[in-house]
Formats: sequence, C-alpha cells, structure tokens
Amino acid sequence: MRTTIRQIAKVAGVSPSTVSRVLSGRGAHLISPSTRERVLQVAKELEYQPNIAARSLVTGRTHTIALWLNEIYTSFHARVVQLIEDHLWQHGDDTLIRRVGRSLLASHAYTEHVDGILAHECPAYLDRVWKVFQRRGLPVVSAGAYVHTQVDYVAVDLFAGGLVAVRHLIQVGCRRIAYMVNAESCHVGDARRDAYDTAMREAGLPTEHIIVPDQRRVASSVVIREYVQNYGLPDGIFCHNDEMAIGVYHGLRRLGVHIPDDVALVGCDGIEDTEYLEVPLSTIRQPLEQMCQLACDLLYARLAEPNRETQGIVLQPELVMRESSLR
Amino acid sequence: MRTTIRQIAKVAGVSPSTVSRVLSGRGAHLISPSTRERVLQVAKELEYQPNIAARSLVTGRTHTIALWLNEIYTSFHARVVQLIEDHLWQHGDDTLIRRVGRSLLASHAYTEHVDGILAHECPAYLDRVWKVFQRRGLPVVSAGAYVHTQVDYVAVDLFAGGLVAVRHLIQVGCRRIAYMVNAESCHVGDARRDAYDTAMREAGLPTEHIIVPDQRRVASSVVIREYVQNYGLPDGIFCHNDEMAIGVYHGLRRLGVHIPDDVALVGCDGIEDTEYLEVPLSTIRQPLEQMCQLACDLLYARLAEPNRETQGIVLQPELVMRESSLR
DNA sequence: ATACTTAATGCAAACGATTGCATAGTGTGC
DNA sequence: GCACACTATGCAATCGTTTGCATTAAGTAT
Repeated sequence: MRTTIRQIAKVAGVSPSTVSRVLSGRGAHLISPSTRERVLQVAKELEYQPNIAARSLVTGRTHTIALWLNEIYTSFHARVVQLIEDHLWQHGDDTLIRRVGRSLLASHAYTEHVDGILAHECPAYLDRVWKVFQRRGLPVVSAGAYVHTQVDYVAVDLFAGGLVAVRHLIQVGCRRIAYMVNAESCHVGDARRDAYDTAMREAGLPTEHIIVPDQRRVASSVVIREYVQNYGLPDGIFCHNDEMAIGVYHGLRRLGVHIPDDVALVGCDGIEDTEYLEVPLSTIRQPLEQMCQLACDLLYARLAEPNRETQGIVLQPELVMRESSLR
Repeated sequence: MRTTIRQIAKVAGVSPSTVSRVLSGRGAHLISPSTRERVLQVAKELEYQPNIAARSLVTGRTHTIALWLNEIYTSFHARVVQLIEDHLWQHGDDTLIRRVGRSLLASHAYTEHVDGILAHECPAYLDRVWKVFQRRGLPVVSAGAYVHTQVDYVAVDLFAGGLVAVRHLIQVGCRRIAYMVNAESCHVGDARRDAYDTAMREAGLPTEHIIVPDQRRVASSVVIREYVQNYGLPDGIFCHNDEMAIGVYHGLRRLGVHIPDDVALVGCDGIEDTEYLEVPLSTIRQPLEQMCQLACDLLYARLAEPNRETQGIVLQPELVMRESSLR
C-alpha cells in the first residue's frame, strides 16, 4: 500500500541504495544532480513517506524525545509543553508526552522508543527507572525543582525561593504561617516544604501543613474554608503553587477574609493569572523559558557526546512581591 | 549493547520465536508454562526492552497516536492534552504532540510514524494534509469547533454557542457589540466570528472586529485600551476565548470601566479561571471531557474497522451566565 | 597507451523483531 | 502397535531502510 524506496528505485531506474541516499539526505552529495532530481520527482509523484520504523531500526535514532511531566493540568504545564516542543521541533525532533503522576510501573511505560528523556518536575523516586535507561545509553535530563545526582539537570532552586517567601511573610509580621500542598507532592524532597520547615524553625515558629487532594483551584478553595472553620485563621499562607494560591484566595474572600490584612498570601511558579486578581498575588517566579532552553541544550549536548561529565545547572527563582503579601 | 530476543533465546535455551511469543504476548497461549516462566526470568535478568522500531516494522503498528493542536498555551489546552493522553494511555498507546500553529509544510512534519491522528481545533486548510494520511490508511479524527466532511469528527457547535452569546448580549441591552479575536484565528470558518456576524445582522446592528496579535491575556489587555482610546467604548464584547476575555476584563478595569454596567463581557471555552474574577465571567462552556472521550472512541472504532462510514458528532456548548454580562 | 584517481552507483548484509508453516513429541482411542 | 490429534517449539522469510564495500565509468597525469 505505502510507497517504498524499492518502488521508487524501479520507476526511476536506479538502485534502492541510490534512492535512500537521495531521500535520507545522508549521502546526497555522492549522487549526481540529474539522478537526484529524477528520484525526487518520482518520490513526489508516488507520495512517498519514509517508514520511520525501518529507518530507526538501522540508524538507531527515532528523532523523538519523551517529555515526562508529573502533571498536565495548568497553564504552567501548557507553557512547559509548548516551550519544549518548540525547541525539539527546531532540532527536527518530535515530542512524546507522558504523564507520570500515575503509576509508571504498569504496562508499556518502560518501553521507550525515543532518543532521550526530558523529565519535568519528576520526583526522585524515578531515579531507579532512569538508571535503566541510562545504562542503555538513553540520555535523561531533569528539569524543575529536583536535583538528581545521577542525571544532567537544570533545577530551579525552589528551596531558596521558599526560604525567601516564608522569611518575607515573617518579615511583614505573620506569626502563624501555614504551608499548603497537594497530597501527591507532599513528600520528603519537596523543596518548598523543606524550605518552609527550615524558615519556620529558624524563626522559632510552629509549622502547620494544609493538605489538599489535588491541584485544582476548587479543591484548595473548599479545603481552606473547612480548615479555617476547624482550626481558625492563619495570618500567612505559603502555597505549593499558584493554582492553589488562587483557590485559597478565592475561598478566603468568600469567607470575607481580607487579603493581605487578615491573611498574607504567597504562591509559587509565577503564572500569568497571578497578575489578574483584584489583589494581585505575590509569587515565586520560575525562569521557565531559560529552564526549558537549558534543559534542551543539555540533552543535545549529551546526545552529541554521550560520555561527557554529568552537568547540573541551578537557576534562581525570583520573589515577585505584590499586594497579597504587603502590609 | 541492548538485550535482544536472540540473546535471551540463547541463555534460556530456546528459539527466538519462542521468546518472541512469550514477550510479545501474541502467542503466549501456545507456550508451555515452564518455558514461559524461564523466558520471563531471563528477560528480567538481562533487563530486556523490546526494540519498538523492529516490532512496528513487522506489525505495522507503532502504538503511538499523534495529537495535533493549533496551540498549546492555556490551561484549556493543558486540559485537552491531559484528557487525551489519559484515554490513549488506557488503550496502551503513547501520545505524540504536535503544535501546528506554525507552518506545517516544512521539514519533517509530513513523516508521521503513528497509528492515527487526533486533531484538536485544527483549521480546515489541513484537509489537504490529512487526505494524504488517509490515503495511506492513517485514521484522522478532528475535535473542536470545525466540521470536516472528509474525516471523522466530534465538533462542539460554537456557531450555535456564539449565536446564543451574542443574542444574550443584545437581549440585555447592548447595541454596540464588538467581537475580539486573535489574528491567526481570524479567518472564514471561524465559527464564533460567523455566529457573531450572523446574530448582529439579524438584529440589524453593525459589526466591529477587534484583532489581537496573539492569545495572551496581556495582548488583549493592551489592545482593548488602545481600541477604546481610538474608537470609544463598545457596550458589549464577545471574545474568541476566555483568555482574551480575561485580558479585556483586566484592561477595562484599569481604565475604570465598570463591568457589566458599562461593558458586558462574554468569553468562550469555560475555563476554570472565569470563576475566579471579582466579577465572574460569562462564558460558553465546551463539554471537553465528553469531546475528548468521543474523539478517542471514534479513533479506536476506525482503527478496529478501517472501512466504516465516516461519522460526525456535534456537541452543544452551554452558555454560563455570570455577572459579567448581567444587567 | 597505461596507471591512477575520482565520481557515481549497485550489491548485499545488516538492524531486531514477528509469524506462517513445518516438525518433533506426547498422549489417546481402537 | 498404528493412526490420529494436539501441543509445544523451531526454521526461515519478511518488514523497509541504511551503509560498507565493490564495481564501473570517466577523467587525468605520465
């Protein structure tokens, strides 16, 4: 059904090798302009599409990079996908997307047919999985808050960012500061949580964690209202991300709580929406463009030179102070 | 370097065929439990990973579906990606993502190594591309506002939605109603635009289009302020999507314009953020979950039965009336 | 005219799986 | 003890490319 190089060869009166050299581009300089022209002509007429499977079977390259994401939910994630896809596309590669929030152990998840893996915000327990890939010569680059010793990474130092955020809340006078986080992200190694705990300890303040079931705004909005009812009102809240912060914001406003006077609020990530609230939201802005660019650079550097030393880059986030935490 | 079935065969003392039958699952019932066990054991020890390229070369299946998106920018897109990826994953398939907003004609875009294509909000001019794929037996399913005669589709009737929205604006008393749209989406066949034009014509009102360079909120926010300065204030605005509507909302509030009293506002899509404005935003909610589910159903139905008749499903969106358009 | 280089092309062996068909082994009925 | 069915396995062809090496043809220096 599909056109093969053999058919083209027959029609053009040349050998399959010649067709391959013309069409793959790999040996095009060896071919005389006239045959080249003829082959291209025939290929076009027969609507030839190379069989990528056959090609990658022999070349060992798929020209596809896997993008592993912990979640694909918010505009923040969309932005990451778009930035990465764009870079990969410019390198002539496709993007295979995989959400790893659910269990990865099942089914086909281990069978990657890609040239490399970009992992965004993937927790440390995946190290075990990645080791298998690396042993097979499959580059893995991690991007996000997590620092891995085994793989190349570009990390945004959200621990430092968290410290700045919580110290800022303390400095504006908050004394009962809570940290809100979704259940799945609530584990050791969550840089924001660690930073929160550290900053509170150094200030001699007690910690309190508010756990939400998921990252949806509505969840945070509901949970914060219940929480306030049961435990009273904190005077500052640091949120794992902006989505939750916006949910909290909305939930509190519905209770008639004034932000920032009653509760000061700081989110994390720096998504666009934080600007678009009545009381603009303070947040820890991640340098997303830079992160995605560098992650791709690292990946392609390793593809070009598989034995280079493992490299880690740490980027500093920036505290964007807005009205929600100023008083 | 990588383990092959041949190596496993040698270690386990069986033939490659046997190993294949065990590992591919396709002939597992033919194999005695004891050899089966032994092969699995060896495969595990040698950390076997099947070579997908080789497999799909002979089976003709890649177990990968391409998801074509016009844009990947907002939480709306993230939601689509997540829903689709989830469905495909449940079918054991991977998701290859491709943003087609930029030119598709260049480079590798035509060489798809997938089992099918899901196209979300992809404009009609892609018909030409899809025809090539279909001729090769590659199923294409379109989802979104567009109705295609050539391929299976599940369309949200945004024309009907647009009509309802604009008539609603007229009904609450607006007389100078503008339609805001980004430059790229502003072409014949944009269902929302067509609906706007139709509704205005039937009411005997003049049309006016406000063109923004892109879908970012900040763009709409800037453009609307310039627009108001140059042409004065409309008393109603219907926006191509919620992102723009939120940008407009913000831009107008900065001008001191009151919503909905001075300007009534309706967006489109029904993203979560519309609820989280001081003046909640009216919007045309798309039944996203249903759409994604049905699109995948159509795709798998066609994969199972390639010659079935082309099927189209039309879903009705819903006008969510909120404060931004009630007066 | 000969030897030697260079350019253009073909031959055939991979790449790593799957699968139709053949075959060896094992039990069953008569 | 023979024919037969059935189960478990192996053989070898095949999928559609790429690519190292051989070969032919043409040009060039001696």
